[in-house]
Order: sequence, then structure tokens, then C-alpha cells
Amino acid sequence: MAKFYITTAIDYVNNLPHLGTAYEKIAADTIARYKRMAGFNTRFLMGNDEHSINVEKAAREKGMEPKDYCDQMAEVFQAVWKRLDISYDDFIRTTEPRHVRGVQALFRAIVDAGDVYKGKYEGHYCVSCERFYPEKDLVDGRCPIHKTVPQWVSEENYFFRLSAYGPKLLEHYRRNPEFIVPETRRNEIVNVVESGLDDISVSRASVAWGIPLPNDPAHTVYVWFDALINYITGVGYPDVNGDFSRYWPADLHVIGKDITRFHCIIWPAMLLSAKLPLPKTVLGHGWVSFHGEKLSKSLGNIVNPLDIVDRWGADALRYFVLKEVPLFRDGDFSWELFIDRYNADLANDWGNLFTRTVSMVHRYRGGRVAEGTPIEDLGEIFTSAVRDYREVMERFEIEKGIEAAWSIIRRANRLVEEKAPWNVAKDPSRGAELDALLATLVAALQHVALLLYPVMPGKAREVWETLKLTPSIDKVRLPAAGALLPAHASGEALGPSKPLFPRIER
RNA sequence: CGCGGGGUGGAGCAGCCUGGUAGCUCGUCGGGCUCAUAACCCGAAGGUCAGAGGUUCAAAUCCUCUCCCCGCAACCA
Repeated sequence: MAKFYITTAIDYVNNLPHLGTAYEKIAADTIARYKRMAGFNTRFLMGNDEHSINVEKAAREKGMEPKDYCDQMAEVFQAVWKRLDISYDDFIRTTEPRHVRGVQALFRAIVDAGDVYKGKYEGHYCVSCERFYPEKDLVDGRCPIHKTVPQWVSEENYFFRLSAYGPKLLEHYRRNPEFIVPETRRNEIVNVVESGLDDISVSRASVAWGIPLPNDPAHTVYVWFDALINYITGVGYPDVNGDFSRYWPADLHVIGKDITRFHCIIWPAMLLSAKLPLPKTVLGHGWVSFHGEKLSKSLGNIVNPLDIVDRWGADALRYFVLKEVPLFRDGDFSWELFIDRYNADLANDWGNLFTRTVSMVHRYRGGRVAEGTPIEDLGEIFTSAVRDYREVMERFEIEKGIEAAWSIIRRANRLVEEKAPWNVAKDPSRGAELDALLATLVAALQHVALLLYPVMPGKAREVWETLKLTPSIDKVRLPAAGALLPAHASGEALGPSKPLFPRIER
């Protein structure tokens, strides 16, 4: 069985999860669920990034030890992901021994390859910004933000010979066009690499909250270097047997577009140095804004995804962001848009098809569905929807996958009008006709539920269970090309008809 | 010359790579139906595709220039 190893960025624990981070996990989860449904042995890794001076500071501000603080945040993060129905297989924390061990092993491998040297890291350091500024970015010798004179700081650091990997990286991009998607991100990275790479500092002598260097315990590993390695320690590295041999290289790193440089330049260079295979694809997704404005702490518009989940459910949130914010572009969340999409698509289209169908089966047939193949062109609609769905989902175009499901919903709603079952039901001699129609509508609901399961697992399961279908939806595979799902055959009466998505009244 | 994204009927978007009657969703207006969450179905109005120039038999689509909006460079995916 083919495998699929997917990861998201691990999150800094100095902030709570917000709509943007939730978006990334929802998208990755949908891809992971799709891959499982398509028959891949799927491994889905998420986690928290717990080192760095910022985390230590956040902990101290709360009067906590960094480790205790991280433990607490790990609980909080995972509770949020559970509420969003994120089906990760493993959750890695960078303070775990398995990660620390792996980071040290990888660092050692890079040292052994001759790619680490000791140098001096120095520059203008603004204490307020907690960062170094190159000479050219200073305004009249002052920090451009705080207008203060920065300190001249000089520190001994270890450096990674990133500059040596430019040509190899470019060669890799050229031979593997799918390494960076979408294309605009790829062009951006190629530009950066072509204009030349500098070696990067990979250790800090002044930061205690981190992983000690194996070759010099007085230093800790720079937090980015540390964080990236989670993708391999999450599958057991440095033990190269077991999960590592099964899952590495990763098939997909889902990350935000701002950190593509780390994932497309530094990370592959590290792997090349350690002589490990490179991930297949890095997907730099866009941003979701809120009422037209970037999510920002200083603007105070950080949205807690649980606020939406509490009111309208995880599935509605998942649907909205996946439909309105295509992975390869930016998109906006606003309450108006959310309510419009919810009512028009979920309540009126899908929800209504569900209620009216189940209700008719009860009203006209006491809840029993007859055996039968789809009438009219519905069978073809189902198979072509599945085919289109597969095609676009393989390219991670989830919004188009949703469209494929809707092609069935729209056709089925139209079929009801065309056939007017309320008239057919009045004529006892047309019983077979009515049976075939209802069976077709039930089959439509069944196919829609399966296609939407990766996007809205909760509601898809609810439909599946109301239709009394077996086995449970998470065990069902996508039908082969041209095939239909086996029809409802349990003989059992359907569950009650109740609104899937109650309309939101404004 | 810092980097990048975008400007298409009232709103939000697709189409642009691989030129050839401008498409989708919502909204508006008119009609139909009654199984259903006042939901569903049909039809209509509404766009000189930011602007200018160029290539071409033909440009939203390719090339050049201009204008405008947004993001990154600074907490934040």
C-alpha cells in the first residue's frame, strides 16, 4: 500500500491558536483524510515548537517554568485541534527526548559532513525588537521601529555552510517542479537562491532554553534549526529503521507562505548535508484575513476559532475556510460571508436535499429504501463527480473538490423538481417509479457524504448514519473509476429527518 | 529600482500558463412547485474584463508602460 506522510508547521507556544493557524490544520487534515479514503497508508504529524527565548519569556511573565508552561500549552493546543476534528496521528513537542535526541544526531551528521564552523555573530542589536539589524536598515544609526540606538553585540556562534548548497538546491528545484507549490512561491524561492545564499548562524550561546549542541554544550541549537527537524524526529529519526524507513521522505509539508524560505532552502540544505532524502512537496498556503484586515495581535483582531465552533460547529468553519480560502491564494473571513455561505450552501443546498429526501422516504415508504440503480443521468453524475474530485484533490485544490460534490447536490435537487415525487406518490400504479427515484436520491446523499467527509467529517458521518449505511464512513474507500458505491442494502429503516445545518436567522 | 499578490456585471470569485461567442456563487426582478430548514426549480436584467499603446485575422488571455489596492520587510500562519 502506498504511503502518504503529511505535516503541518509546528506552532510557537507563545500565542494561542487563532483562525490562521486553524486554517492550516484544517487544510492539512482534509488532505490527510482524503488520502486515507483514497487508500494511502497515511501518517499525519503536527506539534508544538517549544524552545526559543520568546517562549521562555512568555513563561516567566506568567511566573512559570518554561517546561510547565509548555506542558500547559500543549494541552490547550491539542484541545483546540480535537474540537476542530483534526485527525493527526502524532503530536510532537520539541522538548520531548525523542526530538532532542534526533536534533543532536542530525546536528552531528552535519558537523561530520564538514558543514559547521565556528564564527562570530555580531551586529546592531535592538533590545526592544530582540533582533539584529544590518547597517543598511538602521535609520540615522537607530532602530527603525524604536528609534533607539542599538547595542553592538558580538557573540561566538556556530554557522551552517548554507552558501555551499545554492547550486544543488537550484538543480533540485529544476528537476522536481512539484517541490514547491504554488508556482509563484517557487519562482520566489528560485530568485532568492539565484541571488546567492549566506551561511546562517545555527547556535546561540546566550539562550539556555534550547537543545545543547552535541559538540559544544555551552551553546543551544537555534530555534529554527531545531524546529525543522521535527519532521524526521516525528517518524523516529535517528532510528532509521521502523517508521522512518516507512514514511520518510515526507510527501507534503503544509506551511504558511511566510516560512517557505526555511522549508525550501534551509531545510533541504540540512537534509542534503546529512545525506537524507528531501521531502516531495512543500505547499506554501495563503493567509486568511478577517473583515479585510490581516490577523494581527496589535490590531487586536485575532479570532479564536473556538468562538466559531461553539456557535456554528466545526464542520461549518471547516467548510467556510476551505471553500473561501483556496490553499494557493489568500482569502477573507467575515461574519456576513460566513452566514451567507452557511445558509446558501450548507442549509439550503446540502441540508435541504438531505431533509427532503429522508422525509419523503419516511412519508411515502415508511423509511424503507428499495434496491435500485440510479435513474436518469445520475449514475454518470456520480462517477464523473468522483473522477473530478480525485483529480483536483490530488492537486490539493480542495475548493474544487467541494464543487464536485455540489454538482451532485444540484443535480439531485433538480431531479426532485423534474420528477415531482409528491404527484407520483398519489398514483399507486407508479410505485416502482417512486422507489427508483427515492433510491437515486439516497444514493446521491451517500456519494455526497463520502466526498465531503474529508472536509466535514462530523456532518458526513451524521448523514451516513441516518442512511444506515455500513461499514462506518471512515472505513469506506473512494469507488474505483467508473464505479458506484454499493447501495443502501441493510433493509433497515432510515433514521429521522432533521436539519443538518439549521438556518442562521439574521 | 527591495520582494510578492491583485484590479472581470451590486458583492465575492473563475477564466489568463496552452489567444477565438465573458462563466460561477450570492444579491435583485419575474415565474413555477409544495417533499423540504420561507428551503427547492426555471427564466430575466446587469460587465466596452483598471487605463494607454503594441503583436495578431482575432486579446480578459501575449508584450510594454501608467494608475490604484493589499501583503511581507516589525508581534502574527
